[in-house]
Amino acid sequence: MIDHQKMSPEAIDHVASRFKVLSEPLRLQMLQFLEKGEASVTAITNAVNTTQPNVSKHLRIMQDEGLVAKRQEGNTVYYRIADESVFELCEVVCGSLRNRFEAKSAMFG
Amino acid sequence: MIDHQKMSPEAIDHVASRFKVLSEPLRLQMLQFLEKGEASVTAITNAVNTTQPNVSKHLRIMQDEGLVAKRQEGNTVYYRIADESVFELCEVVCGSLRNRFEAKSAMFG
DNA sequence: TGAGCATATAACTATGTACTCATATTGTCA
DNA sequence: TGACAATATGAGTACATAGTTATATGCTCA
Repeated sequence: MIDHQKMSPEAIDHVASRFKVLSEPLRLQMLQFLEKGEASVTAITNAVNTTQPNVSKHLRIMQDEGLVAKRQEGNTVYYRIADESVFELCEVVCGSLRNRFEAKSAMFG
Repeated sequence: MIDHQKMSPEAIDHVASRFKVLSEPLRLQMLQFLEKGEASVTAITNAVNTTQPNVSKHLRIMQDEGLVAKRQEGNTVYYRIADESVFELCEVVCGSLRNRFEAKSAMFG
């Protein structure tokens, strides 16, 4: 049962923040890569074509939001998905975009 | 059946754009207000505490993304939700945030 | 046609943030 | 301990965008 009362401005801010973290293509790429399993910072860096400091920063942002978590082993830090709902979100968006583009392409027969 | 192959960078950009449009608290407020039914720009402006030009701009952004649609009657323009998936997205996020904060509060007994 | 209302747009400012480069930190191993 | 490897942080730049004010556009009605 979901209640549809008005959300407080504060709650809305939290929701908006979650969306903001997901609004960066590089972060989505990283999440998609991590979907296959945990990975070190270097592995992620090699997967997503940017610099290591940049990857570290994005990881921090996602960790602060609770989307990923880390585990240290010796010198290397392994990150993993901490909130599977991100994939559900992506799928809902993908479905919506499919509908949208199908509708658009249908306009041209 | 959902296939879990790697998304193209282009597809990822589209998904990120959708999340970006949803990452603004004011836009979420507007969507929540429109959930109750279509409304004129003035009505929306009165509902969300900002200026009319700002509301118009946000409406344009959401329309470009296919989230809302408009209908003109005389000199007033009525906007309505054009993509119900936004509410599904918000609910998934809310669920995730509830889990997160419950877990946090549980840390303190 | 002219006044007045509803909405959209333009110019501008301010702020946030992604990115890069340089460097600090922490751990391993010889 | 000293050199090296993996990750994190800081300073600085460039760019995108939310917001405001002023104004343009378009409709209605007297």
